[in-house]
Amino acid sequence: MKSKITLKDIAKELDVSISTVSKALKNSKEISKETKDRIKAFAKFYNYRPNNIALSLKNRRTKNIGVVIPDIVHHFFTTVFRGIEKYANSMGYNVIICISDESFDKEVINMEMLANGSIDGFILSLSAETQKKNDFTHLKELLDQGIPIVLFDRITQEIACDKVILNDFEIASEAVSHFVLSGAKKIALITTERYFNVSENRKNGYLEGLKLNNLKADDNLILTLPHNKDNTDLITKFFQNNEVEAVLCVNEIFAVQCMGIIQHLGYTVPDDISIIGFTDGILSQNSSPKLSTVAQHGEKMGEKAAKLLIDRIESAEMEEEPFRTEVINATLIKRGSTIN
Amino acid sequence: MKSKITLKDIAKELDVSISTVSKALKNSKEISKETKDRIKAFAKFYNYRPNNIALSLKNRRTKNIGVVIPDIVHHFFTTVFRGIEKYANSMGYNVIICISDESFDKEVINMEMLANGSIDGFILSLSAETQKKNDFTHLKELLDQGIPIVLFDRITQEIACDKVILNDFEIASEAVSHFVLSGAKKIALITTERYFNVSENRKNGYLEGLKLNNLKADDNLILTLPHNKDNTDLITKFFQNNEVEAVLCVNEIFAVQCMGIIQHLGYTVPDDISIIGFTDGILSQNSSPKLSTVAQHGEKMGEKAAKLLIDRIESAEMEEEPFRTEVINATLIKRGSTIN
DNA sequence: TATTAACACGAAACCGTTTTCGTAACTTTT
DNA sequence: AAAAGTTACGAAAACGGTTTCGTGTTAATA
Repeated sequence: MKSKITLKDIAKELDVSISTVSKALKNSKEISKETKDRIKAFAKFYNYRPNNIALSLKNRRTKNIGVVIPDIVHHFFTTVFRGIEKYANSMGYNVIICISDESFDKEVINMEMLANGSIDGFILSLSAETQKKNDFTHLKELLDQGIPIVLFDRITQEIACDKVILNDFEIASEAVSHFVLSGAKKIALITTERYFNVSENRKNGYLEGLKLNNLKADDNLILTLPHNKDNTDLITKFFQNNEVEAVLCVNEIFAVQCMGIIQHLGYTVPDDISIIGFTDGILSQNSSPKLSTVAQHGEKMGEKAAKLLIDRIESAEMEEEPFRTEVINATLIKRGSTIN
Repeated sequence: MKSKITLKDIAKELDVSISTVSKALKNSKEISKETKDRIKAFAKFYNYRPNNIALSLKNRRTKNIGVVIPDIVHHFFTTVFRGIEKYANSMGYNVIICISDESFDKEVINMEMLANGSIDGFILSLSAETQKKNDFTHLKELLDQGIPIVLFDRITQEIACDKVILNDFEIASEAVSHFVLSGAKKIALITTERYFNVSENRKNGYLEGLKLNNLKADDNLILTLPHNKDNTDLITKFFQNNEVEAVLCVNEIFAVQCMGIIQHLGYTVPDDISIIGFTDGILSQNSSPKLSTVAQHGEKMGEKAAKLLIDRIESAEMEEEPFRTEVINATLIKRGSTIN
């Protein structure tokens, strides 16, 4: 077991000073060619690599970014994460990930743990609890300390920082119009409780879509489901009690559950009822018929978020750039669960 | 913007030495009560937190672990990761994640990047390419440098380290027996190319299951599908050309694709054909009928892997413990795609 | 009263780098 | 031959902590 070699080791072995070794390896012209060659050869032979931690301490830059997401077993977040990792890596950054598990406390604790030097900035999607509490002091404190933050998807207007969001409103409206074009008039929405701002946006987009098409909104056609429960009964009753021609679901689980129940009730998709979901995930791609859905382009979102953050990190000390909000354009993927 | 406060700042402000501050905050009894109180109050007021990087440099311990997985948009890996994160976090460790993207080079580069001080150990599942190449020199070198590694799921016998695996062989055999109990004799296997050792183990377990039940293996009933392709035609032909009563699939995507195709061909699941998949993921839970499947208990696997690694890290310097291989027992979840 | 012990603190080394500055030994210029 | 400029390197500070050891001041003991 040969432990990692340091500058000091090289210096001692070659009988020069540490500074000389450092300079030689950085190809400084302060050092003579012969000495440089000797040192480089030796370093190469022993596979010298500078210690990241020492560099971080010296440079006050870790080249690490912290990512805090509510859940990892979730298609959308993993695609975003993939985008983050991809871009970050290409820029020489590593990614430290923390899962808030939808908990405010875990979000706070994790971020504080990382904030003491471990990372240069955060990319964050708010936990459900944080959104419910509407308490963002932890974020404000970090920003105060000069640690840049980029929010994505589950954001808040309460804090000033870079953000990346989806055009939820517009795409929901577009989905409704798509239903209308195929002849539907009784268009339902299945959504989650409203402290998720994305759900709220989608709902408003849905309402706007109805308005644009001169349809009247009907509260009975909006089903709000609780989080993390078995919703089979609620959905079944919903379709038994209401005449529905099309349904927009704010996520793909709802969509695929709906489809199962609708089929079970004896209707056919899309002939009797059309369905559009959100998230072009594994479920949408493998159901039968395949689900028409809103592709959120998570990977692109992640790349954008990472770019915003790294730009901000690397331009620090510069004059403060104004904060930006990037909008990712969702696209409607038309598959078997709608009439095209 | 108030930048982070350091020991030096406190020392200067309170007109004591840095050592005194450090000791006071660690409640050393070398320091008088009054001085300690003064310093603690000051530190608390300014929300002093020691700099992680400085601590890492001093202690030569980062309290970070590196996780390298082939893919993040993948239910099994995310559950394992969740287990890792959970345990690691509870022990005060952070998790740096790298995605190898099934590429040998990315695996090597990422690990080397982290190995220069950024982490105290690795948890790794081999990339497809690495398994194909059968080249593990990068792992050997890291082990040589004294960096502990824990392999999970996609492992290799070529290197000596702690490992966590699933009892793929036994559970596949058990699945076959379950089919037999419900009356099936013509039992098929749908698998991936064999350089995935888990697939190989599952296949061997399948064969063993047949043998145990006095059934003859039939090569025609084994369908090997290429990676990342649209396999619809291959699967369709397979079921058109072969009489099959039950099928074991090595992952849930194959299983749900199978089910769709089987139903499309006019058979019913499970009456005509039973299906068991691997991975109790979102697909299995939301298909209709719901898929009977092998639960891999990824979270448990992740926790075990993290525990093995952290134990190893924290017992370093101690006499070398022998390497361990933990086996996670998969369980068969019987749902609608089999006759129970 | 002289010696020893306890107390409370500071100086300095160390972790592994980078970088500024100083300087001895040549070389070139006048 | 003296002054100035190069060359090639080393010493030391800095990043932010921890920890060992030394020491001056008191208090306890002989």
